[in-house]
Amino acid sequence: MEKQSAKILYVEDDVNLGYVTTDNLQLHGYNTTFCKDGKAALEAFKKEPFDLCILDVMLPEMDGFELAKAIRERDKNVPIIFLTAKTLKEDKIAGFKTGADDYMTKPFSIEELLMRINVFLKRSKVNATKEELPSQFVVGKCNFDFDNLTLEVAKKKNELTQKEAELLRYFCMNKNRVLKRDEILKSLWGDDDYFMGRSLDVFVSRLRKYLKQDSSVSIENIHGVGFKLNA
Amino acid sequence: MEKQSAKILYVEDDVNLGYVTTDNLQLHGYNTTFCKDGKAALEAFKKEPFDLCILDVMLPEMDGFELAKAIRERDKNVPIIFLTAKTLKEDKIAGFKTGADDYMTKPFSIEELLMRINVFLKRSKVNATKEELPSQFVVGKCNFDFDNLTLEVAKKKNELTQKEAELLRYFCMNKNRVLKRDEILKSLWGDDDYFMGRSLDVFVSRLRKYLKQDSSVSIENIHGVGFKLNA
DNA sequence: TAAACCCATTAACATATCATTAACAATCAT
DNA sequence: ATGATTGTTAATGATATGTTAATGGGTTTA
Repeated sequence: MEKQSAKILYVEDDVNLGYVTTDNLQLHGYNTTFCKDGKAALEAFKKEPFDLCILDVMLPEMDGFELAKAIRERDKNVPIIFLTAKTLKEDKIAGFKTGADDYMTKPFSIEELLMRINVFLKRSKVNATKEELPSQFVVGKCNFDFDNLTLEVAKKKNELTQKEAELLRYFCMNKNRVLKRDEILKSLWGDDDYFMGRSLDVFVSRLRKYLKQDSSVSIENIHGVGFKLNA
Repeated sequence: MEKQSAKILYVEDDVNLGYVTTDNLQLHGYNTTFCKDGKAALEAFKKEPFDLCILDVMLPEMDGFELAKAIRERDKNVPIIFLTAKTLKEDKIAGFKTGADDYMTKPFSIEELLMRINVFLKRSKVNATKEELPSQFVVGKCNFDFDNLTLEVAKKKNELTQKEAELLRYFCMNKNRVLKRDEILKSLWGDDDYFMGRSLDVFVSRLRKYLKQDSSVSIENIHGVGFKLNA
């Protein structure tokens, strides 16, 4: 298996430090994109996926905390490391609360940064379902195209939203198996609280509405446990 | 749907700090095992698995680095966090090289520690759902699938509730052994009073109803003591 | 810049499930 | 016998789920 070099998004408004660090990262084999402000970083993130983000906190346009939140909304798994001069306990806590994975304070040693980068890349590689997930599914008499967000049930084409499609794909990949609520929520919502649970119920309700024309398919509730797609 | 609290191994030779921190961890819902030296910690780790380790570096008997290596040999995934007074860059690098995931320096804030613990538990939980735990039991002519809550008796599929399944699993894991009422109640109900006892009787009655098609299996009452699953 | 739109979330209320509790019968120990 | 324990079924009520509509943030369109 060819080892693709990891893509890192690095945001730092001190350009001197920024260039030095970027050089160092590239020297160590990381494909590094360097941005000088939060807005540019978010644009870069929207364009292409990254394997890891290193963010300064004090940034022009959009601060690092806001940026981290925006990144988390789009990708709940990508590791985020703060790298900042703000050493206060409160700042650290705030940083972690945005969904960050690590918080380093300046001045820092490049070796330590490399070590910490390595920790998270290693851990996310374990998960790496980077292998392309299937896009076409046939369930009962339904045709579901994940990439095109379409679900054909009894000749009728339905357009799904991204989240509806993600949930349906999760069911399709695990049909006829009991899926626990918290597993579903961890996988698709990234966390598990009361309101996310209710949100899941709403989505299940919508999927059932699409599927009700096909009597050979149903999403069954397992009380107190989760759901099962019967097909 | 009871969620199992994460088990943490915490090693610290300063007992005062150790007790305070252990208290704090337990207060936040972590099942914490506290050891005063490296040797004891390794013994504890050999006995039972942990979800996360927090290690001091300077320890009697066996230092934290050695301990980390020994733990890594047995489990290459469990998150390891160093928590130490050694602030030198070289020490940090050495720490990460043992396979550690994080390195915090004293003095530390408990909030930050909790945040960092949370980072790694959340990430390893995603992995955890991937490995399929065996949940299939064969008793007499019955097939019991705990995860899917199904019990097949003489070609007939029964759907169990979560609690029915938990009780049946408990019997299956201890078949042909007398189980005391209070043991069962402690394990599955978490406590033992009169009404829980009656509840247990109701569940035993239901399981017997499912199993009565299979004459090779029976749940026998041991008067005044408890029950035994004969198979 | 505002208006319109999309869509996930939250709220609100309706309904269903299932562990518990109750009630009574059967069995056991002494 | 008779009080305690267990077996069984049904009633109860807390909690989980089903469903539709309101909300509001973010994005696109006018």
